[in-house]
Amino acid sequence: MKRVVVAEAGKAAVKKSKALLSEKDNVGAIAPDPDFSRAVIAWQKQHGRHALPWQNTRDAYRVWLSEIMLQQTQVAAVIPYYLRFLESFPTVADLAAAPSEQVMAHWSGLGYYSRARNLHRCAQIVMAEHGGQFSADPAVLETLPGIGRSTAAAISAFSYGTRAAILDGNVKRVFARVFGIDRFPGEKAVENEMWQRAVALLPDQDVEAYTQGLMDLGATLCTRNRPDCPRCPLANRCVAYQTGRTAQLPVRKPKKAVPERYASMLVMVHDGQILLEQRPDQGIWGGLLSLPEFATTSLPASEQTQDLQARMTAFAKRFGVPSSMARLQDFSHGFTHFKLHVVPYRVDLQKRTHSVAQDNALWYPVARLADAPLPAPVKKLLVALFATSDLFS
DNA sequence: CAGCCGTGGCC
DNA sequence: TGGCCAAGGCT
Repeated sequence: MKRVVVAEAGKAAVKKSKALLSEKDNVGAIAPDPDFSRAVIAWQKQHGRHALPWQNTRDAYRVWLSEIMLQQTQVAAVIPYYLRFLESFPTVADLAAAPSEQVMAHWSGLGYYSRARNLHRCAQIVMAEHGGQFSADPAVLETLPGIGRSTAAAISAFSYGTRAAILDGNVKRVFARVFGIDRFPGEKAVENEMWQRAVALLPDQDVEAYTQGLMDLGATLCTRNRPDCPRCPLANRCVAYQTGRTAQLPVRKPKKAVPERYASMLVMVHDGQILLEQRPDQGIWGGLLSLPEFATTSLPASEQTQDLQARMTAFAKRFGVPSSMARLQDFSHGFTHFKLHVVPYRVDLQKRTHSVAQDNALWYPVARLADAPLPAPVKKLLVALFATSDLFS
């Protein structure tokens, strides 16, 4: 059995006091059940996934990179990003040494951009303070930015075989069904109980296959809708299956109305370049480039354009002499907690009065937009707008 | 601790 | 088409 002794925890600066086997997990409250892990492990070895790009390696850098990218993100979306990332940054040293803009550009389109900033910071900390090595101890990993309890456990299990429990969306769904947990898993008490189960059910060996098996079960059989229960190795003990409640479990998140926000964006064009602004690290699309943007208070369709056009013209005049302004096709973009409606305007400049960066703004070549660190909807708008011939208007 | 933080696929 | 959700972590 490979079990890494938790000994170097005290060495790391304590990010938070959470421990991998915190006492409040109260493992004794839930009885161990070797049959559970045996079934998962046997199923994983025969029917699980074995050829994902980040599998069949013990390179903790690659495992870490994949685990960060996979946070709240599906496998199919991650794969092309992962391969491109690895090609440009083959080692943690390469990543740590790379300029921030290059890292953000590689992440552009994958979402949750704080992950990319934390990833970069983490690489630099690993180089500067951990000798370029990822620890096998999840308690140490958890002190690093972007790595929480579940991700730390996954990294250490896959890289070193450390016996540590994960609890991600897949595991929560499997647990909710197998054990018939009919309360919302987002509730703290419910999540604590699930952590207890996750720890209690850990096998003494084959932790990698077990951990991967839980994820594979949730991703391929125990899916959100239309789970394939007849093929499931836990079907004979699954409360939801046995009682016909797979469609009701896990309990849905109680929904709230999401607020609507409105904005106009400015596409300023001159000499084959457009003006982009660096967004602050905090807030939506943090750390990315984007179009200059103006919050408005009403529906785009009924927006009284006079005041808005005056604001945009004033903005444009700081950078040059406008020759024309045209309203473009509006679009909407949904976030977790609000919905954004955008009306873009194109302003062509006949003359540019500032050729260098100012106010966190820069002129960006239209021809390079496809590789720019832009939010997905903005990149989509710009690529479509300049896909035709007028690259140099 | 509850709010915040993206995007693409699915039905 | 639009609402829902996915390999969470941070503040």
